[in-house]
Amino acid sequence: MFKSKFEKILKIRGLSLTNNRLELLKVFVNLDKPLDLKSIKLLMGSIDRVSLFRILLIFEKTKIIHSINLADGSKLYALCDQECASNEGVHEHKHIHFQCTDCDDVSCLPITNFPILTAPNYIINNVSINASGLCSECKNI
Amino acid sequence: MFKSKFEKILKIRGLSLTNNRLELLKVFVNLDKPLDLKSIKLLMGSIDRVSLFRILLIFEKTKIIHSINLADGSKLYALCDQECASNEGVHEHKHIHFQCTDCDDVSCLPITNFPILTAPNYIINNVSINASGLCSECKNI
DNA sequence: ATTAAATATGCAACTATGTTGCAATTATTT
DNA sequence: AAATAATTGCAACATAGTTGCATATTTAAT
Repeated sequence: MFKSKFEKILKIRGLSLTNNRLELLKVFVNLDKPLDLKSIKLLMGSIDRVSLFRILLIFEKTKIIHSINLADGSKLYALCDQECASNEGVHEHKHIHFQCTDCDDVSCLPITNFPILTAPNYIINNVSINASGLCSECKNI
Repeated sequence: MFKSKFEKILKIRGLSLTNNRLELLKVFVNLDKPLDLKSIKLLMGSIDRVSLFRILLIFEKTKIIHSINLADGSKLYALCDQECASNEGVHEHKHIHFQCTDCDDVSCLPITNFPILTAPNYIINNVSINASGLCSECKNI
């Protein structure tokens, strides 16, 4: 029996195959950019609110997606990359979420040297960085 | 006619003196640490929800306080320091909000060298950093 | 393929944050 | 002290998020 790549993604994580889950997964894979709840709802048609929240939750737990809380208070959901999925325990980012003030799109900054913070008398275990400005497309307009 | 320091803070910004505003201001000044809405409500007694939101809004606009959106999605309100209040236009932070994973308290990291980010093809105008770990008090316990 | 067990779904109801319009109250101005 | 301007509290609404429960769907076992 043939299995689509979507079905595989779910099966690998021990999740049962349901229409809602496949549909939501396709939304994330096909758009491949961070989405807010409103956009997800629009793209998902007539799914029940509660079911949607529950699937988002289980997708987060199984590291299919992760949520991003921007500095302006808005919340986005995005597919995990290899990095996200590989590390155990706490979901830790070594990338920086960037929002373009022109087109509003959120992406991950291609940064190699993640800054290391130190402060006297503090033990810093986790650093979360959000940036904004102009993305590569909008800066040339 | 004598004016308390609280009354002065409001008057300087052209805000009218009302019980609600004075009371909220005292909460912030006396506790002098970032507070979430739940704590503010508890400390404010029986103020109307809507009025509270409106005062928080006008306190933000006049830079008496600023709001902090942590990486975990929670939101805090905190008194502005000189830095916050002095710069024109956009409220920009050159400090880092730090949450202790032990006592949950949020404070500003005493950091002098705020990291400067660069990424090819991006124009980065604003950087917001949240960190967590152990604060100076909890690390010694 | 059918059935039983396990899981997912949708619904009702609830909590919390946040917003808007409006009438009544309180500050400020004259 | 009266008139004007601003603030307050209330009702009502919107969105995000949660819980319990009965129904429907998947999966596992026969």
